Amino acid sequence: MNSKEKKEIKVPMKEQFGNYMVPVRDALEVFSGKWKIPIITALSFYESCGFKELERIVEDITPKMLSKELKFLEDNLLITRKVEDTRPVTISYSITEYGRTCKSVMSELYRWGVEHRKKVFNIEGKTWDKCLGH
Amino acid sequence: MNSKEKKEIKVPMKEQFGNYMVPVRDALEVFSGKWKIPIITALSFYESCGFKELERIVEDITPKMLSKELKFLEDNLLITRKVEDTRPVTISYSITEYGRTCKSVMSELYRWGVEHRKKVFNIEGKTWDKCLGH
DNA sequence: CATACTGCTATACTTTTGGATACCACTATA
DNA sequence: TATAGTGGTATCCAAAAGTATAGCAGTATG
Repeated sequence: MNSKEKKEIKVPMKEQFGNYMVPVRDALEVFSGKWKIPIITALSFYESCGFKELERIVEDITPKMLSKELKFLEDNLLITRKVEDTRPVTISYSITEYGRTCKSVMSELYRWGVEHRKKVFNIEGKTWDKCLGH
Repeated sequence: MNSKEKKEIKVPMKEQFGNYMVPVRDALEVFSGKWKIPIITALSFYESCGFKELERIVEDITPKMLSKELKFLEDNLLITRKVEDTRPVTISYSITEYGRTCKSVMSELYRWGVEHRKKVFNIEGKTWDKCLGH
């Protein structure tokens, strides 16, 4: 129990790093999950999409998840929802300028992920094809 | 239904981007969740730790989660588990050289997360303190 | 007036994630 | 020989995340 007996005293993370995990968790909330990155990517590419359009672009997503994630992304100022004055009324979802800052994070995840596949599964080019659809 | 009628034809993500989500998901598997980043960070800082030591450093983690995540990180070549020839037997968990490549991803998540807090919660320095501890 | 398109919501699940608690074998120390 | 430290496992449970399926109001279009 005496500190003399311990060769090295290792303090808890918070003492060492403060609350560095708080912003990391904020970021993870935006980028983790099955659908947020695909939606952000779709809107980064297409500028503006309707709800049903997104349902088709982001394959296999259910309307419930799409609706939920769009609200989340809007709350986080990454996209906008605009009601267009057309008949019938259409909605256009677009990425914001701020939303485009996600690209650097997504690129880093992609880059690391590619290296990770090489390292862990020893996949370079050939076997890689297996992962494309099938 | 005719393509003439559509002003713009938006193709599904896979057609546009192939399987770019595969490595992104691989990366997210490593960096998402409540405990992986804290564990990686702890081992990046302390070089080598025992199980009970990690239980104290990574605050509030249960042995079940710690055990599970350590196995996962080992399977992903990010850490090593070495049985030391001591009495009693001790185990030393260490980060691998490869494991250190996680740093660039975690830094990017941190950097973006800090900006995101500023943007969304309008938090700069003062209110920030609220997030430290309690 | 039936059909189909838009932009969703509602309900009932299943799966995944993580937490709580107890406990185990082994070894050292007082 | 009781106590405490090491490195975990086992069991049960709650909450979160995601899926499946149905439906609805409004507006066209044939």
